[in-house]
Order: sequence, then C-alpha cells, then structure tokens
Amino acid sequence: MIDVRRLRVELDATKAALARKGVPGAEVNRAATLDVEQRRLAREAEDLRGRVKVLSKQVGDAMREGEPAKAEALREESRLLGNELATVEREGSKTERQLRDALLRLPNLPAPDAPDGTSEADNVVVRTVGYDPARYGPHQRVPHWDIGTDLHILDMERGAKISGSMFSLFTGEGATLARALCQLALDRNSDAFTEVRPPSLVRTPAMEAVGQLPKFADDAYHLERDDLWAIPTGEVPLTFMRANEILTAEELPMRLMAYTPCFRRESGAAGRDTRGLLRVHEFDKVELVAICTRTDAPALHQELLERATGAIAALGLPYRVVDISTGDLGQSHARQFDIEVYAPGCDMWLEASSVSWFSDYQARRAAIRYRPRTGGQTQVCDTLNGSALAVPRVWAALVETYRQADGSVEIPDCLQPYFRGLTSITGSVGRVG
RNA sequence: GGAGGGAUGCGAGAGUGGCCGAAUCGGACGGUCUCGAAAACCGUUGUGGGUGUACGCCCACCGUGGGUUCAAAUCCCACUCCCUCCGCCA
Repeated sequence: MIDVRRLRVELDATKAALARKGVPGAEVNRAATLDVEQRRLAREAEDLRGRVKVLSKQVGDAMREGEPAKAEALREESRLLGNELATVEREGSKTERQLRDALLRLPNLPAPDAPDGTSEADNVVVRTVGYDPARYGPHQRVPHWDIGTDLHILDMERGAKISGSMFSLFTGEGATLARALCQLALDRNSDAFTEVRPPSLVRTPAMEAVGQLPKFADDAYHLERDDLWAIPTGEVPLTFMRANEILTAEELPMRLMAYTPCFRRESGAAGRDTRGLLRVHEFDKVELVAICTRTDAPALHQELLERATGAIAALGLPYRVVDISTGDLGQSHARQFDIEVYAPGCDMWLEASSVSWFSDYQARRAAIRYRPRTGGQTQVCDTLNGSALAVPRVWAALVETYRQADGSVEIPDCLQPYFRGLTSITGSVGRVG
C-alpha cells in the first residue's frame, strides 16, 4: 500500500499520480478523511487511557494505605472513564479497519516515466528484436496445438479429461521441453540469484502483501477447508519470505529465484485466446525477485529485464519489449515491462514475461524493512520481480519456430544438454497416445 | 488424527494481577584503561504511532484476536505457530 503520510503532506500530488491510473479523486479523499478521523479518535482514546492508568495506580495506592472508601470512589471514576474509552476505541478500530481497507484497495503510484494511457492500447513497444516475417516458411505457420498433437508432445484433450479445459498435458519430449526450459532459466541466473523452492500453497497474508487480495480474489484458487491459496506466481512466496523482518543493509540487494507451478482461474478471460497453451490454469515458471533500497531499484529493474530477454534471445526467439501504460499497469505496479515472444504458427505476439517494479508498495504491506548502513530509522524496502521464463507460451513459440519441413522440431543448442542426446523432437520418444 | 508441553526484547531466560516495556546472563556497539590487544569497569542497545520549532513528551505492542477487571505479559475463551510422544504416510 502507499504511505499514508502522502495523504497528509501531498494529497493533491497523490491524487494526480493516481488519476493517471484512473483512480477517482473521491477514493483518495475518502482515505484521507478516514486517516484524519482515525488519528482524532486515537488521540482521544490515548488521552482517556492515560487517565484510567493514573486512576488505577491511585486505587492501588489507596488500598495499600488502608483507605477502602477512597479506593472505591476512584474505582468508580475510572469505571466511567473506562466506559467512555470503550466507546471511543470501538469507533477507532472501526475507522482503522475502514482506513486499512481503503488503503489496501488504492493502487500504487505509477512511476513518473511510465507512459500515460487508459488501456492496453496505449502500451508502448520499446524495441523489437529478431523479428522478420519474411523469414518464416509455410512449415512454421502451423499452430503449436497441431504440432503438439502430431508429435504426441501436447495433449490438451486428455488434459481436459483429467482437470477440465485449459489444463495442459505435456507428454514425452513435450514434457522434457517444459522442464528443460525451466532448468535453462535457473542455470542462466544462478550466477546472482539464490534458488528457493517455496510452498505453492500460501496463507491469506502472503496474498495480501503482494496485492493479489483483497481485490483479485476471484482470480486465484482458494482451498476453503484449509484457507490456503494456490500461488498465481512464485512472486508470492518469494516476496513474503522475508515479511515482517528487518533486513541488514549488507543483505541488500537480495536476489531470489524459484521454479514453481502457477495457478490462475482466469475468471475474466473465458473464451479469449484460450486455444492450446495461450491461456492455461496451471503452468510452470521460473521467477526472479529482488528486494532492495530505492536507490538500487532502477538498475535492478533493468537487470531483470535483461535477464528475461536474455533467455528468450538465447532460445533464438524474436521478441519485443512493451512499456506498460498507466492504464494497463497492475494494482501494485509502479513500472512494468512485458516481453512478448513471437509465435509464427499462431502469428501472435505472446506475453511471455512481465518485469515489474513495485516501489515500496508490496514491502510496506509485507513489512519488509531494512536498517540503513548509517543506522537510524528503518526504511521500507523496494521489491521487483520478473519471469525468468514462463513455460507455456515460450514452449508454443519454440515448437512453432523450430518446426522443420518434415514436421519434426529441432531442439535449440542451449536446450540440448537437457535432452539426453536428442537434437530434435520427432515424437518417437515416450509416446503415450 | 490422539496425548502433552510451549510462544516474552538481537539470543538465552525470569516474571502468575498494580512498584513490568519488562530482572539476569550473553551478544553487538560506544567509552575508560593500554604502545596495541585481552581482561576489567562504565554506558548504549526493540518496533510502530501521535504530538511540538526544539532537548522532548505521550500512547500502543510480552504469538494473534476477543473477554474479565478500577488495573492484564500475568486470569478466562478462541485461533495460529513451534516442540515431544503415539498413529498414519509419500
């Protein structure tokens, strides 16, 4: 969430910044009003509590001095104040809850240099790398769902039999390819990132901290019986790992990576771009997370972007980098670059990675602070994350791009080490159907 | 799933209704001493919030949330987590 103090010292600037994300000024005003009211009630409660404390002490003294009548009188006085205090406290905590809820729902301020806009249409393509439509032959203009069926490496029908539509089932070399992509992503980033294998089911506070809740509850799978959420991304456990901790300056910047499954209900996306692997409920992803100081954040954002594009480039896939406009920025995001990979079979640019800077929005919710090297007050950290590689769409673009005239799929050099000597996918290995 | 024990400051650990934001030991930091170090001694050492120009002052926090009471780390209830044993089980 944003720093409440902003609402006190620079309300207009905050409103202007949030207006770029389409937040009505009234919503910001409401939070500001609640803040004023909350502090007023807190001050009143403090005052009353202080008086009760003094009186209570005097009751004890009177008892010890053997003056029961005096004690009783003081007790009565304190009781009355106590009732008053209870009323003020009730009101205070109600206001506090409302304020907290209002703050949780206010999105992060966009970075000043994020492009203005009202929707996806205003996103800016920053650069396109390796794309040449003339270079593709007809054998590459086959969508991956057909290739998958031909080579027996992707079986959406049986995936649906097991779990319903939009659940993928990789078989044989298809499964190997999915795993190899993750292995490659982990290996490429192991120079600077600590590998983590976190839980895939998390508690509500973890989802709240990264901004998934309360606003986007419908997008996540929830296990009611145990009140656990299936993570939509490794970002959730990786960011929450250090929640409620004060880090030392020496630990920063902290670089973490994890290979996790990701679960998404895609509640609002029914029927839209759902063929094959374009949109699935469960997929594997290698996520990179950085926790750092404000000063280090911009450089880390660039670093994450380079690492994410680096993996796509290493696979020999054309891609473009999109600067997300304020109209399309996520709730927690200050700045976001998407990497879209070109899939010649579908003839589509597929969003394959999202590299984001959250300023201190997530860290404030998660209470991740650090103590500056110079000592003094703790500071809220900045958080960033990006997909080092998300399997399905890269898998799709890859088999479409590397499809040969004979129908086989060549395995790019950098993946071959994970293929037990295979150099191309012919569908002959581990045939299931 | 059953039985029992526990959760206190950076760590260990005392505290069972008022004198407790909290003994004691340890750690860390600063200082005295020393050529320097060790030892010894002295001091400092949690988080969040409010308020004032300011040395500051005030409030909250002893796992979380409720309750009892004039007064709660301390009593009661619920929950969460950790540990031990048994059962089950990759």
